[in-house]
Amino acid sequence: MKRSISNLALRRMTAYLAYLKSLPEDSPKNVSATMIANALQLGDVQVRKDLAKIARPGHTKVGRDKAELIWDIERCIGLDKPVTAVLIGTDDFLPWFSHQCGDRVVISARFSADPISQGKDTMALSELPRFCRDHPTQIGILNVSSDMLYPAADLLAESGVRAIWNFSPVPLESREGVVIQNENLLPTLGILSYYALHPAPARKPAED
Amino acid sequence: MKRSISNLALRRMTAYLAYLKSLPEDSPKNVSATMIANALQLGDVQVRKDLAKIARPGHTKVGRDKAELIWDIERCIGLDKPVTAVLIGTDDFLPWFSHQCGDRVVISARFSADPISQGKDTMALSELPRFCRDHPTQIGILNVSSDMLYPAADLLAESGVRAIWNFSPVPLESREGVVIQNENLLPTLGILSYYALHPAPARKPAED
DNA sequence: TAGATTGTTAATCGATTAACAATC
DNA sequence: TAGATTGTTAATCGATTAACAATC
Repeated sequence: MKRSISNLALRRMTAYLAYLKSLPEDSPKNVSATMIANALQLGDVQVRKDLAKIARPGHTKVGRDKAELIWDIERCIGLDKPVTAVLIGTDDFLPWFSHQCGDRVVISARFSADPISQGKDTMALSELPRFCRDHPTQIGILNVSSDMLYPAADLLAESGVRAIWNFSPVPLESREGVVIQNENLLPTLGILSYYALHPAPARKPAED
Repeated sequence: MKRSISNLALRRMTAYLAYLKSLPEDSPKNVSATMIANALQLGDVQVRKDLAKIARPGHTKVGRDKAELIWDIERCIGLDKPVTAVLIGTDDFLPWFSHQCGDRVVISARFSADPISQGKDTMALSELPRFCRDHPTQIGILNVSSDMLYPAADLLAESGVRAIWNFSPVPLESREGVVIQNENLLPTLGILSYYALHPAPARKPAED
């Protein structure tokens, strides 16, 4: 039974990737798990285990080739080329989104259920299935009101999109065969508010 | 030794809160842990344990009074009144942020290191300590470039702000005595990209 | 060689779930 | 009463960490 990768591990992978890419051009050619672990405040064994799962083996006393490791991680999680996406709903998060994701995500079309916002650059929701048939779409990005959330998610699933990134204020519950990530600020606000209210814990209160 | 609440539990608390608030006015006066658990796809024992930690005891065969439970949760995590915050940096995430947080967060001032963007509604970073002395500030919201990240975080800490919400593209590593939450899209993109690439797992691939 | 690194196997830790007793 | 609920104690599960052997 092929061992799969946990979401926690996947999150760390992207952290490794971002760290490796942030290293200057003239930094040493090789990197060790210990170096990565120290930079990211993680355990070295954990980093080693993560890397062993998805990258080619390291070399004793040498570590891994930085460029090769970047390549291995990107290939594994599919970030070696831009991710294709469609957006359903409001684009108010888009400036910040682009600021964060840069050219890793290409939003190839925008859809809306609201006839008023439909126009040259926004299509009617009913056109989604046809569009996805013609254009390979990896991720559906949602930013809709609560009454449109499940209809929009269902339509994405029917159109063959199996990964949903939900920026709507209401979280989307999990559905069979579809991976969902909710970009919901309330839980995080709750954590920060809680610690702002209650005297700070002595030892690291977890950074989640 | 007073048992503290884990971040995972805190996240669930806000989910309970959002769910309870989403119930229609004319819904039953009482709610049970089982009902909440079913609505949020969680285990009923887990919900019961969470609620036992922070809310007044429930009543056998009756559950809890909905309004009282909302009140208890809000009081515990400090969301019974708006959270006060300052913003350092770019406000490109603000439309979406306001859309999500509504009136739960009040951003009382905006600061910038960039003299060009300073003006009527944006103060110089050097004014931050004085501002925080005069205005109680629970959370510092960051959205700055990587070179300004640690200076800004340090300045917040010096100004007595012990909770940081980081919307910058680069994550902030944990610091003694300060709670940090990074609003970083890359890890989530990684998860979605991974599952879009690899055939969907048979059973729920976790929703994080 | 000594030391920095790899990777693996066993132990620990924390969070979730199962089993159960109590009660209105 | 039976059943829906509460809460608690014990078991399970998964992820992290510790200990160790191997190697250049």
